[in-house]
Amino acid sequence: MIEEITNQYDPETIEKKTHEFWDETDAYAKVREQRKGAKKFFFVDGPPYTTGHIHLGTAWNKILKDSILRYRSMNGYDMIDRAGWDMHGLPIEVKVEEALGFTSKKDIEAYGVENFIAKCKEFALKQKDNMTGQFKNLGAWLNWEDPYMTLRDEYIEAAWWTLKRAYEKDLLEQGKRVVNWCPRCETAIADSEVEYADRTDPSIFVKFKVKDEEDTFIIIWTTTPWTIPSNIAVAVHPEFEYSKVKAVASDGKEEVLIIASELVDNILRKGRYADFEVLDTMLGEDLAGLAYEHALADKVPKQATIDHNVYLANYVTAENTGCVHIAPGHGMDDFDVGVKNDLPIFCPVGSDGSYTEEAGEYAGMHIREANKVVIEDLNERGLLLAEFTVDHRYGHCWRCKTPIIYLATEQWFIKIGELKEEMLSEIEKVTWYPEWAGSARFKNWVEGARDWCVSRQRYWGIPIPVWKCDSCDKMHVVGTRDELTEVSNASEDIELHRPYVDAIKLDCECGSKMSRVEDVFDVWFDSAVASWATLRFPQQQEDFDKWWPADFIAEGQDQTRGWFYSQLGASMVAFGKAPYKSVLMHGFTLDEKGRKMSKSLGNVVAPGDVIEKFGADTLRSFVLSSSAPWDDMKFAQDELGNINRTLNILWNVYRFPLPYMVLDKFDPTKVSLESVKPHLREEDKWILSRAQSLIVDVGDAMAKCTLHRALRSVNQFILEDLSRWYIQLIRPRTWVEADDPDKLAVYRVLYDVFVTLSKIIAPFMPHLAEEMYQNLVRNVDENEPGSVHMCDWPEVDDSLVDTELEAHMKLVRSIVESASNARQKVGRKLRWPVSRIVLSPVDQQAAEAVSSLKSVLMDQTNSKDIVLTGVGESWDELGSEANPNPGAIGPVFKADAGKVIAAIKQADVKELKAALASGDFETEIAGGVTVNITSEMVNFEETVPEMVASAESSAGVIYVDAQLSREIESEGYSREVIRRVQDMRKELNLLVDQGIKALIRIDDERVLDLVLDFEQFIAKEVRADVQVIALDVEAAGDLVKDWDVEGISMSIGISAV
RNA sequence: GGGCCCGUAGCUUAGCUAGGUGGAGCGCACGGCUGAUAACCGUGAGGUCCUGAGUUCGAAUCUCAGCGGGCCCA
Repeated sequence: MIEEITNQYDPETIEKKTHEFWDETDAYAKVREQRKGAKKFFFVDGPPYTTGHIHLGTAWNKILKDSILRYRSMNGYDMIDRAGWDMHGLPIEVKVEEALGFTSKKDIEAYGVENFIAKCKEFALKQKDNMTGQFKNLGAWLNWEDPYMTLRDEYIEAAWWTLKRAYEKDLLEQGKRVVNWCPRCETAIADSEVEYADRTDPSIFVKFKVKDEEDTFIIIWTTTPWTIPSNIAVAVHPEFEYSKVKAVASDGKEEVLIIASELVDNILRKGRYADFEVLDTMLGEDLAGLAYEHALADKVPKQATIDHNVYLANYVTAENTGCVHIAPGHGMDDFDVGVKNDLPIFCPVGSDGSYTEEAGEYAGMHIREANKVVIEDLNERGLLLAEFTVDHRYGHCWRCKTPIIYLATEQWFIKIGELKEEMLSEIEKVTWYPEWAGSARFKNWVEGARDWCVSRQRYWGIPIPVWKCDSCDKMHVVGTRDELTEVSNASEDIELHRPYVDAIKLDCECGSKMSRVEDVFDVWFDSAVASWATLRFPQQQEDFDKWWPADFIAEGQDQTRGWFYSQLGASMVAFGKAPYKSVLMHGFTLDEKGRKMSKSLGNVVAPGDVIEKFGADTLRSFVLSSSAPWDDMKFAQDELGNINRTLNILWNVYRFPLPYMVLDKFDPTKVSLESVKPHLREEDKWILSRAQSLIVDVGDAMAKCTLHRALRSVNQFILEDLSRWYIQLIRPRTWVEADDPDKLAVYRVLYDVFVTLSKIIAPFMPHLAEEMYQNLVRNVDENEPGSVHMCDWPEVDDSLVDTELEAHMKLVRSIVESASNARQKVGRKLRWPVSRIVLSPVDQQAAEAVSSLKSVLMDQTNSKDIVLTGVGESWDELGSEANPNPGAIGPVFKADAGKVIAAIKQADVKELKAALASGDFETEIAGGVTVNITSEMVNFEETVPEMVASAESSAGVIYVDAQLSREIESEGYSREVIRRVQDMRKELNLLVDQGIKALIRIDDERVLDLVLDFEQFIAKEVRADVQVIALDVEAAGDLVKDWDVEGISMSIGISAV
């Protein structure tokens, strides 16, 4: 049987109970099991990095996914939804290093790689468990039991297999490239791992001495003085104009400088020259080949052996000096210039950021200390034209925040360049939510993508499965564990991490041994293979053939360059097509001021705190409804309270009829909707229709991934349709005792609406939905599905849809609101009936709405009658007032104007109006003169009768007639009495069917007389078995109170009997 | 500096695709209801629709330029 529920919406209890219920009944597994064999839906979870705690953004992410998956499941999909975990990489290495007090790779080597990666693994697994609990608290249903983890050997095989494909397709390349390098972590890092932040650096202008020309210099600018020892060339733009300038220093010394013409003034001012004269101008292309001397050749012997010249490059901009310092070992553009012109790639900096022996006298010095030394050295040599500092955005290692440097190193690359065209055409085949996420943003990113550097010089990652011969350089790429054991003596149960695989040597054809290259994969390569790794490919082919590619993925906008990209790249390598069919890109979470949430701003909101305060369903409803998924979401605390309130209202609405249903032993299995159909009132049909419309609206929204619209429709339904309207309409019907078919009809309608609603909210507020469903459905019929999440998504019942009725009800609601407005104007509260409400309908539909829903209207406006005028006609009891228009009267009648105005005011309005409608009006003014009044001299205004107020509604103008009569006064005062007694019953906490004795003294004879007309009615309403209402009775009882009712004093005493 | 997105009442937002008198909720003020009651409902005040130009009879909506915020890149 249906049970009564708690007074207050208590999410903590509900959610705890629901989680226990899900656990005990193994609900998740059953839900998935039940759909086995149905139409397939393959979802791939973007693996969060195992940091140990979830934040609002990851919570939003999982809530979106969960809602969509629950909705899919209810719509009959068989799905794969393994949760995923990204568990390798630098962030965890850095954490472990911190815990162990390490500062460099040497510490790790000393500690032992085996020990180190064991710590990393332990850490990652522990954090995964912590986070799983946090995600579960959100009510997120993914396959948490059997997640994919990037650290598992089977996952590693998926990555190996993919790299082997790249090798076979000649898309794998080893080569020297300039990469972002973290000198602390001593590894290359991906473009996507570079975090830009403001930083102050030197800004220096340096003179490079031109060979064979006396006192002539070409001027360059740099913010990285430490790269000057590695300078190989200078680049100029071929089409810019450059000037040779004779510059005079303040001490009179003269020199010749080469600078882009438009920058001459600026540079000479910076160099504090006293005077200058332009000697010559030329195009950049004329400078090509110009030879100069390295500024520090005396300190870096290697430089003395290299030729230094000017080269042309189109990327040079007309900023600073227009001449760009080129160090091919330390810049991407520099490197390109170097390769193009066959320059030496000179890189005398080691992995830890210290100069190597090649740097001559700088050897051993760390580049961070080198800036000031180099500046000093340049200054000593008279080659420093000017020195400043600059505040600019500079790249930092995303984990340890060390400023990155660029180093030319040997790395492994995937040749994205060769795949780009195919990638772009695949993007178009994917469905993007929103559309521009793919067609604009992602496309744009892929168009600019470079070859993908997949190697890292670290420990905790998937080892790159490339073995190279120690002597002949022959290469072997291993694709699976089986292959590894075949080609080597590796044991079957070898763990595929460092250092274990490092120990494996392969035999080379040349008779020598092959060793693994020491690198591990960029972690982005790990997650890139998730869509097939989650299907346990390559260990098994069957699921891959059946399910791949993914039907759907959903991640934040930052993943455009991240997971959307890495997956597409890896998939093109492996299978030549996109690994996903549809992608939802969601926004970022911002604080209430619209700033991003970050630890440094201290504005981070922890999902756990929100759940503690408001519950997971409130958090879910909030993040889903507050903005479109792809817009950034401002996290406003007030709005959370608002959503919580909406859920509380739903709780109250759901709770409202339960005591009556329980009292009446209402059994929905015995009272079908069909059986109550003859007794359905218009409002019952209306709410049933509205519920059907809600199913349609939510379904439409889900089809477009506009979850915010789905939630807003739900909230609207709860607040407007259920709470503010339907419940108000049907309240009196539920109080009827006895077996009333009218009451039974309400029960059945409410029941159906609640059951439907529990299914509609199930994807979004899974706990509350379950709670309602268990009570309403499972308590009644054990044969129904065990969980609301096992139910099918409600189907629209066309026989219940009545759009005309919905439109009519809308108009009626508007009339009721306006009546309320008019009552306020005329000072008549709702408790007091009014004799009638008059509506002048704007159209036929409004008139029909009123006649078909007249009882609803009378009820809600507390009106004895509803009167309709003809469509577009005004009410015939309206008066009219003639207002003279002095502006028109004055110029015509001059001195008599005052008399004319008086005459108009005195005239019979109807007569005046009729006359002016067809022509002029003649009348006599004081003094006996007859005057001619024209229509522009009079404005007519409608007047409403005494005690009538009007208001506009969307159905037309309404008039509330609030004139009192004896009956109305009697009822009004009686209701005042009833309300007070009810209030006192409440105060005594009496049960609703508890009888009482009521003694009521009214200190006004007239009012007493009025109230006595309703004596029986009052006794019935307040369940008074004994009741005395009189002038002289002493109000006594368990509770006695004095009241002031509209200025009349009353004293009421009640007791339970 | 570039690409994409966002900017509407004190706050959160609808309306923008398809141009025609800007709607809600919260908060505030006033009022109502009192068998959902530590709940609920009504009314009111409150808008340079970020700014400026353009297209148009007409622009929150379309175009361009700028400003501010976000993501990404340089």
